[in-house]
Amino acid sequence: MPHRERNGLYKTSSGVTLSPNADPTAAPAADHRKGPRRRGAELEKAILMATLEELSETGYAELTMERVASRARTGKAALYRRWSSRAELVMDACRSTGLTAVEPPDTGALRSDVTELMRQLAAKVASPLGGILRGLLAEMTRDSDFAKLVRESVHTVGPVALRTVLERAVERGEIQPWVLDSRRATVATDLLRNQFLLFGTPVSDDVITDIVDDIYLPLILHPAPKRAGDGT
Amino acid sequence: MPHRERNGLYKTSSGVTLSPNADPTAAPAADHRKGPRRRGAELEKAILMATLEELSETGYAELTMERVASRARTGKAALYRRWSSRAELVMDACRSTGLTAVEPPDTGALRSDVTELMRQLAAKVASPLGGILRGLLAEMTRDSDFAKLVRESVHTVGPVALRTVLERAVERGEIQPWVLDSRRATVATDLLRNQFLLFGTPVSDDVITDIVDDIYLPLILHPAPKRAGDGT
Amino acid sequence: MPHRERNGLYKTSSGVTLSPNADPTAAPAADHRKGPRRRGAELEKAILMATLEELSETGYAELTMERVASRARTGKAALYRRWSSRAELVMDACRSTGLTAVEPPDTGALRSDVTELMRQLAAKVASPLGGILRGLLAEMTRDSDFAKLVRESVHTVGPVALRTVLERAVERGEIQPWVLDSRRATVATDLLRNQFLLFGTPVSDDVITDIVDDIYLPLILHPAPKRAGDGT
Amino acid sequence: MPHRERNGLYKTSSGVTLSPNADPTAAPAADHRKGPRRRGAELEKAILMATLEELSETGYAELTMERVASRARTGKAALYRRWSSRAELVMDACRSTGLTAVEPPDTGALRSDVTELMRQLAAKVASPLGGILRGLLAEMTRDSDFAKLVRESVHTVGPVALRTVLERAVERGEIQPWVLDSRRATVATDLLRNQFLLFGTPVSDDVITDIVDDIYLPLILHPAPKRAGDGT
DNA sequence: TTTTAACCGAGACGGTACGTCCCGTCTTGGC
DNA sequence: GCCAAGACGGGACGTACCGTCTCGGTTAAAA
Repeated sequence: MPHRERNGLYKTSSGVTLSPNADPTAAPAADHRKGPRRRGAELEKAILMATLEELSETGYAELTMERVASRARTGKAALYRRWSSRAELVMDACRSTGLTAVEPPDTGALRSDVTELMRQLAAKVASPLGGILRGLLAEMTRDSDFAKLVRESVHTVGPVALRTVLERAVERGEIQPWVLDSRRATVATDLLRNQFLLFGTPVSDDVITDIVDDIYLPLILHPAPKRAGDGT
Repeated sequence: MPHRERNGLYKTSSGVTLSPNADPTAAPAADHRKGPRRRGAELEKAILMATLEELSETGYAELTMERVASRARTGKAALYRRWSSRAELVMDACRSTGLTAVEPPDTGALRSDVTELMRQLAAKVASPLGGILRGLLAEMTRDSDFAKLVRESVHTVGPVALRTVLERAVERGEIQPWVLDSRRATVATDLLRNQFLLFGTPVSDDVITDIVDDIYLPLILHPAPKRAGDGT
Repeated sequence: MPHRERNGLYKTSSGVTLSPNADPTAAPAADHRKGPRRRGAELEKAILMATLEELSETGYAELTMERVASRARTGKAALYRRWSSRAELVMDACRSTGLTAVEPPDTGALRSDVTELMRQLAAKVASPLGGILRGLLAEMTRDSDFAKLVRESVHTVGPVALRTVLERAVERGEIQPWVLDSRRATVATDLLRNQFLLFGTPVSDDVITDIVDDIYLPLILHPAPKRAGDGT
Repeated sequence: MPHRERNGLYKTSSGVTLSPNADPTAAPAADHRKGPRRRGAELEKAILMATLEELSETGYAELTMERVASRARTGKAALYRRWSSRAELVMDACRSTGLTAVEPPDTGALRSDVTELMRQLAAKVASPLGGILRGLLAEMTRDSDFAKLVRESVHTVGPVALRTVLERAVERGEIQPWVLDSRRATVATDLLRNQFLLFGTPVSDDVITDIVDDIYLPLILHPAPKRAGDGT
């Protein structure tokens, strides 16, 4: 009978030929089976690695649990045991690497610090991270716990480093302390994010300069009175 | 040879009963289609309607071509003939209604105009439109033509109305003309969009007031010199 | 991180309620599946049963994988995992029952044996099996492996039983042993098959008698010299 | 809007660019539009030609009305107006050519005549005609009118020529007249057909010789008494 | 040390949707 | 009128994944 490997229950391991590399002379090199079976943290790391590889090759939209499992040489159950969805797996994978980390620049001046930081962020989102970001934002509607997670992750990509930059500026006396906790503080990264989401990558240096010099710095350096208009 | 009436008129039906629905009062019993087969614009409208219904019931993420076709009582091919993907269909459906249209308010003062506009926009994205917006943004990476389309659609939701509001403010002398074409002009809607994407709906009035009074109006009413910092 | 119980036992369910149907008396309300998920041989049997039902209701030509899967309450993938085509599925279904089996008659005389056998075969092909046979023969061109399978199946419907009949006749001395392996041995079933394929069912008793008495028996009882003509 | 050619009703011919070869300098050679539109017999001939081409390229099983129409540069309606099904179209196409015609050989001796005829037939079914035959036989169950048509077509491929051969043999005195209308007359072609359907093509010369010398000629040259056995 | 229970790898399972092809009918212009 | 073209409503195709479940194996901790 063609096509079928009928013999009871499709048993792939018939006792004898169990090991895929039964031949002891064959190179077991590329195989993960270097002795004990992977568990816990080791397995988890392998999965996250596979996830990142898939992400960089096919992007967030085409990533499937099936391929990740296969690439990590494990079963889908091992994934679902740890992450309840594609989105959470991916988010975790991003965090596990320094993918989202940005080193706050320290050039000694606010303007150059901010500009440099924005350039770094622009470079980040031009990498596969950009598509991932889009995907995660799209799935935020799912449930509020997940939304919170994404928010915190995204908020880590820029604002945290930006705060460090601002704090140094406060120490230098360039800006006043209240700026730190005002809505104005994140305007630069907010606008950058908006620019990326609407216009895609790459974000040009001109745009960055524009945002920084024409909008951000005026807002935090020479703050106009908080209530500009006083009525309707 | 069966079936053929060669050298004749090939008439398969006897002249009178040719039209399946010659008499509109006749019983449409066995067939669910009341009139003639829908085509072109009529069919298209039915499909877009079905799309909107699906969108409001299950949202963008769960919308499938299969269900839309079924709801519109047509075949999937009729959809794919017109739109090459779910995203384009949905985008078209949104445009076909006034779903994305916003009436620019005209209260006689810039601040109240802007605030009112922002409230309208916030209400928009709190509707199913919010989820759709997320979905479309996520798929912008697909190809640049599609990205452009989305961009233009999204840019219509707020900025166009905002421009009208600003133009009236210029006429009233509240702001200076150059603001219209500066990056500052869209900061309000940009920040609102960012707020919605990061924190979801509903966007509270406090946030809107904050953006308008603390960021937007200062930027366009009492503009600081364009280059705030003078060097690195 | 939601969902994960890291550094623990990953237990998603609390030991007791693990099995979704631990108690057979419990209400299987929301689920249509009564017991555990079917697998292997059990599922296969259910599919073959569904196939036979479809065959008898709609015939080979109208049988679709879709309906078979639906009737067997499984997915199409479960079919394609086992059979690469409709034809192989159907062939297997036929074999799984005694559909193609014929009991060689034993009346004590060659002529009545053969006649009876031919009647049985004629009855077989008058059942749904007839249409199936046509369908399978038509698809034999596909590939030679499949062709071989069909050939063997078809060859089992008659010739095997016929051989038994002939062997008994040899023992009784009615015919000579060499007939068994000559082309003449299968002439009866060959002509019956041809009759069925060309003229359809039912094959009348007259035709059977004609074939047996006027062609088959003369050939094997009183064999003329092998080379009748002696030249061109 | 990408993908769509929206503009009313998908009108492909916008009045101006109607003619596919508007450029009068372009070679209209390969085009069928050499003036007036084809009608009646001319069109029919073109369709049958297209059918034959499709048959020889893809075979009966893969032939579709859609492709035939496209190849004949006409619409599907033109086909359905003339033939109610694929099978009838194909059958007609076969008849329209001499595809099924066999010239009865006339070598002066029965044995060589029959052998030669069998060889010709074997060659026929080794051509695309073989697959067509299988397909048509499979569809004979559809309705009895169609079955009759197929039967007559198939019966023309061999038996008619065979009869001519037999009649000449009667004239020469090689066989007796009653053979002509006996079931024995067609045994040769019946067995050949069976051989082809079961074992496919090509049918070897050995098989043909076997059938002719060991079965057919003995039956018609030295006929044994009609009733071999005398009762059960 | 021996059990024992969780975990691993693999992949079948029931299901949904995909995007394509073709069916046979129907409509629209143009000739 | 028929012809060419192709849209229409519908059904099935074979594939890809989904998230769950089952099946032998390890493998590490409990006894």
